[in-house]
Amino acid sequence: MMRLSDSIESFIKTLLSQDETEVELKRNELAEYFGCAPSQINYVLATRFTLDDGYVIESRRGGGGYIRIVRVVESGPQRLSYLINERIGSAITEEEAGRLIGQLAEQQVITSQEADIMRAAVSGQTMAIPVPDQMKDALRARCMRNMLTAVARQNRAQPG
Amino acid sequence: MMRLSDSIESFIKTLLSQDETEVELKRNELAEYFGCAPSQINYVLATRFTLDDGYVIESRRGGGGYIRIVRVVESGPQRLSYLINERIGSAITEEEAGRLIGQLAEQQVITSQEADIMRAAVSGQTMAIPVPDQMKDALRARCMRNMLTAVARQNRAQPG
DNA sequence: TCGATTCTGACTATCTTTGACCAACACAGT
DNA sequence: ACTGTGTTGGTCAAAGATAGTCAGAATCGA
Repeated sequence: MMRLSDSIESFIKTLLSQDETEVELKRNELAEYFGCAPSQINYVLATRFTLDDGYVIESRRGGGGYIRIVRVVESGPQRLSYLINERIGSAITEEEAGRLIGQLAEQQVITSQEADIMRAAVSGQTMAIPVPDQMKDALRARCMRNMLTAVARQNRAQPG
Repeated sequence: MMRLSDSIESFIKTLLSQDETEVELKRNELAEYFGCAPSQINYVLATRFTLDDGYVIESRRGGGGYIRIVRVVESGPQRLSYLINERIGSAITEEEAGRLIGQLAEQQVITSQEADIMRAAVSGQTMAIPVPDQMKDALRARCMRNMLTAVARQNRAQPG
């Protein structure tokens, strides 16, 4: 018998394959549909719809809340998971970040204006806080990762 | 199923988009129109029409009372200069930064993609370091200023 | 059997909506 | 002018509506 998580996973992927690059759902409704605890939905999202898998999750609480799952492009030399895991990792210097940004601009993954903004974001001037350089490099890595995720988020994967 | 607040927000924005820079309304009438508590109107104004969002609210009680919503109209360079030199200051929260960024995107000073990148850069996830919130807000302020300065430079380089 | 994976439930965080009570303003009567 | 009354809008705290987290129980697979 198929696992619950697998059922939920394929259910969501079916929704996503129907010509849609994103799908919005209600956590409680989905949980009720599958007769499981709402937190089960979070488990599925956390284990099968990660960034490395090529998905970005957005959500909102409160009345009219939702969970949105967006499928992003996850192939080619500028693959997100590659950039984040291999190129950026848990820490990155300003120089390395600058090179990476330059390459992305050159490959036209981002515009030169976006590149300027990203360089400004991770510049030494921004990171002027009294913590070890190590921590600044970790901070810069998270900043880069989040910005690249935003770029990927704009770059939807076509179904198929 | 749209949120009531969202409906009210878009209703007001529709009124404002018709070449109008300001709109005047009666709180009780609007509340009755949407079948909600009058204070719901205040909630919408407080959460979606703040100064950082680019709106000024004026109102008057008593007979003939009203609520006036004025959209701030400033040129891109003016707005950037104000944000960089006055509004951001030495510290800014994620929420405040998000509003400023959203406003710039709406005024087409930056693209929505650039807005997404900037939001990612100053997100709480980026700022996940073991320092007081105060310091994160200061870091965020420097990041914002640097990014906006980059945008201002671009505008100066090729206006239009 | 044992570690990894899956699932659940209690508790938490966030966003929205409402209602009771408060404050300000206009106007009519004095 | 002064005061009383009705007409607005403002505030705030509580209730309602969602989603998130995390530790531990249950289950699976080697």
